[in-house]
Amino acid sequence: MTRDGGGSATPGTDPQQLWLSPGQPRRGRRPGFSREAITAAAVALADAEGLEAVTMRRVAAQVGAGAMSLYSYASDKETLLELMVDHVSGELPASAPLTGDWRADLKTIAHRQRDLMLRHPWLPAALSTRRSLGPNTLAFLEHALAALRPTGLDGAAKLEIFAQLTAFVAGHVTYEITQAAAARSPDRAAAEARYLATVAADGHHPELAEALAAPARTVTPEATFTRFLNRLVDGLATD
Amino acid sequence: MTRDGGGSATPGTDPQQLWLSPGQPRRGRRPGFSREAITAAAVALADAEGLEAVTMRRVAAQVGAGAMSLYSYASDKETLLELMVDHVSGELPASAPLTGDWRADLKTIAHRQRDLMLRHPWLPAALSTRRSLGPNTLAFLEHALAALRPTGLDGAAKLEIFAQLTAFVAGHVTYEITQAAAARSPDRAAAEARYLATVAADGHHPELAEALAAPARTVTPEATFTRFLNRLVDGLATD
DNA sequence: TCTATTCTCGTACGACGTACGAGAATAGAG
DNA sequence: CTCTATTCTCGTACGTCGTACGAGAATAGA
Repeated sequence: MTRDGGGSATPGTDPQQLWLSPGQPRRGRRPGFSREAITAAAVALADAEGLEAVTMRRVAAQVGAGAMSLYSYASDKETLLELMVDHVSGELPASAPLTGDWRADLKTIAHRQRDLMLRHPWLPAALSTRRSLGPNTLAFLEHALAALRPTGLDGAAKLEIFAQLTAFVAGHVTYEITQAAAARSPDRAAAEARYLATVAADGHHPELAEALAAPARTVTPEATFTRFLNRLVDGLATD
Repeated sequence: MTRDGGGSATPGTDPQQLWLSPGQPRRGRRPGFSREAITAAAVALADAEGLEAVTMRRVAAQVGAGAMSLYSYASDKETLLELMVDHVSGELPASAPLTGDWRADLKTIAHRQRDLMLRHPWLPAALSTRRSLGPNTLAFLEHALAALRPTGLDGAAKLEIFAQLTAFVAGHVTYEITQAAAARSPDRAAAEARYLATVAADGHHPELAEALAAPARTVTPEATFTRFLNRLVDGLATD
């Protein structure tokens, strides 16, 4: 029997067993590691080498454990990924003061999410398939809901807005990262540009041709993000 | 030597070799399968059982080939996934008439993307890590750029808007699918609701408590999507 | 000291992506 | 026709993954 309590049908999906406090099983051999340390090691690994580097064996090695020991702390790899998401969500300031101007507060929140995702580039991908209901995630959700209180919207609407905002930020950061990666590997970018130029030259893609012919702009990604974010948030009416 | 021409450093990332027309290598044994058929089989598999069911062995079996035969048609699994993305993008009407009202046209485009993603629920996840530069994808991009012509924005701005719109739709569909899945497995949903109620009852999450206490609304996902889409698109100024 | 409990982790299994290379099929050259 | 170069097919095999299993080590209460 593992610490998470086995027996759930599909693994990694029972919030009770994962997040609820463990009580005190003060008996038997003392744990040699900790969920915290394991999660932190997994996060460090993902930060350094990407999500695909996060394997049970490598995380275990990083922490000085045998691979199978991890299963005493996370019943699953999926569970470990949820722990990672909640872990980094702890970096988000969840009790910062609110201005009362919900649009401004929402923009601040989005900027913090973006900063977090830039610090942990694997996070957008991890979030796209998964969501955490851990304490840090819920604390930040609570914060966002509080920011939305002045809108007077009902709960479901507020939850939707937060989900959409998060998805928007994740999408933008993914785009940012792609652009930055292209800038860092000029060979591939050049090959791609050459290919697109070929396509555009066939006459069937005039708009594409024109878009590619335009000189590269010198706007910072930050500014672009802010512009899109402002548009999105300002467009949110309280109808 | 495979049909794609080997030798590229990192696999699955050289658009030239993937999408450019193969010329005519009329010599040697005739191909027993086709890229089209293989891609279609992979898409069918993903539609039926999700992206994780798409393995080289299973796709090959589906098409009556040995696993290794696929590598004559796609040098990589990653390449096969790109082929899948472009394949389903072919379902998007890329030469539908435009009204000249770019906001309306953009909304139509987004609705079509949503329909596509609902038909192929694996698509948002596939797009989040990947992007295709295949003919169908580029045709639809061309269409979107044409729709944005009346804005007078420069090429980079139009490309960004399209990327953001796609990310927005993908985010929303992911959310929709999650909600629908929760509705289909009431056990898990109930367990989650119970857990959240527990958390909300601790007094530290008043906003969450209130949001969860609200009665479930009866708005269709479609209507929610339209509302968010309108807000986003109407918020897009041409500054 | 004994026993129940808890954690550790070596071994092993099945599934994955795919390198390798032997064989089958085809087209042009002689 | 034969010969050869080329192309496609796919069985075998390797390394890596997640993780089931279970034997052993450590601990707490009886």
